[in-house]
Amino acid sequence: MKTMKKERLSEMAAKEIKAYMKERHLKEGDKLPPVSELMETLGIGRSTLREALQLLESRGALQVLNGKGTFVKDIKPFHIQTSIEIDNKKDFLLEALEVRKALEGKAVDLAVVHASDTEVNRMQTHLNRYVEALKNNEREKANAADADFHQTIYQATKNELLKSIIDSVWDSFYEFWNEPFGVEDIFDTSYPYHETLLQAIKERDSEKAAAAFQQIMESVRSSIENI
Amino acid sequence: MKTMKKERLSEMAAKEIKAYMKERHLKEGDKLPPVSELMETLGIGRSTLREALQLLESRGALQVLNGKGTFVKDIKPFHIQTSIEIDNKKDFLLEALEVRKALEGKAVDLAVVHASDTEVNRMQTHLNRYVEALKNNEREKANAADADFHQTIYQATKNELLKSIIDSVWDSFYEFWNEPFGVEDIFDTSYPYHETLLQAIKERDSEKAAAAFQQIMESVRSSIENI
DNA sequence: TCTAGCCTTTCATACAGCATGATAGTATGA
DNA sequence: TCATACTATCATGCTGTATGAAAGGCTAGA
Repeated sequence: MKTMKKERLSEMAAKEIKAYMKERHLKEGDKLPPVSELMETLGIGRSTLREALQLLESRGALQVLNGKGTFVKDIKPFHIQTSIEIDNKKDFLLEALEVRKALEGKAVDLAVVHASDTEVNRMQTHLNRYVEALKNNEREKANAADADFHQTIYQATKNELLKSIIDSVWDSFYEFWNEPFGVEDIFDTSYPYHETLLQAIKERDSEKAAAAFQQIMESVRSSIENI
Repeated sequence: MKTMKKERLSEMAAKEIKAYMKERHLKEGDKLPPVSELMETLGIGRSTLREALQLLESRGALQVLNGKGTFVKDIKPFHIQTSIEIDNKKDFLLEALEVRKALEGKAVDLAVVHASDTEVNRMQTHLNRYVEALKNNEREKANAADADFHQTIYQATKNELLKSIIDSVWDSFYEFWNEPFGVEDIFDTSYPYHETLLQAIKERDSEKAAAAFQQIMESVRSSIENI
């Protein structure tokens, strides 16, 4: 005899809901039926259903908003939860920097190999936006463009796990980094290497890319040191 | 006025429970008070409490067993969830391998610099256990010793964030890897490089260490390819 | 003396009903 | 015209009740 059912009802319901989403090809932002309805169609009680929904929410697959409804958020294969407690900001940032070096260095390496032409073009676009914003002294825009630039690189690795981990390390990194530097500094110390990096990716030159990336990280390091 | 409470009650409760665990220095395997009791001490309803517990469970911090109680499982700051079934095991393992190369490569690099004498000795001990187990054809013991060996290296980096990320990547890696190879293969292809790696750490030779580590990863790669 | 069967205790699991609160759209009235 | 009040829709949260799983203890029959 096979192992009998032992799984919790809420987990079964979660799978059911996921199957439902897949079946109806629900995309990000789409709305799920209200709880009362799901309750009936799945034939389970409300608290059980809520547990199932919460399970999916904690995995980042759903987002449930009070008074509005339940919405599809994400269908990524990985979800990373962090609960990092830090006592020393600077130490944490330095630790995180080492991790970023490893992870993003690998990403650059993979991007050199796997980036498609479209992706390279997209990087160029973001980099142009970046330099434009720096020239106009628009800090917010510059940061956004920079993030997009890096995102595109990580996308180009074609490695979902790597990308997910980098994303969450970024999140915790920037949570504790209130960018202590002025635009001019970035323009001088960091921007030129971005340009070199992109060039290297275009030329599929992994050594050049690695060197440029190390320079970027070095400028971040000195920013941290000067906190 | 400050931002009023917007957080969900269940999340607040989850934090409260976590604080409770920390406060009482609960270790892995310890038992939490039963729901009925927690319900009262936290002053919340049962369904809310259940949601809080489930939240912690989905993070891997707790394990709740029907008819027995709620138990502390783990207090890791970094947790990777693989949301659905991975459709292609091999692809996932290859992706994870790239991440491991980046992360653990960095760890080896840091360990060469920061490992204390005690840590180096500990590595040696674990490695001895490892080879012993291999000789006696004891698969289980060999794996445990191997894990301990690597753990000690990551410990020696003195980088908590790096260590916790590596830990969770390991967890998801081994969840999908049912080690398809025999002990003899390991003895030939993988073990010698472990010895070289340790030598390199002892000699504080980062290049040699990096090379040995790459060899180990290479042997893992070919194991994966042959699945 | 041993042990299978039954009870009890301790817990989690699940359901149903009810009250509250958030959000958004719509109607009302000065 | 525009703010205010009403209302529908949905999630949030609490409680009473009952079901079910695990473990330990008790008792009767071999």
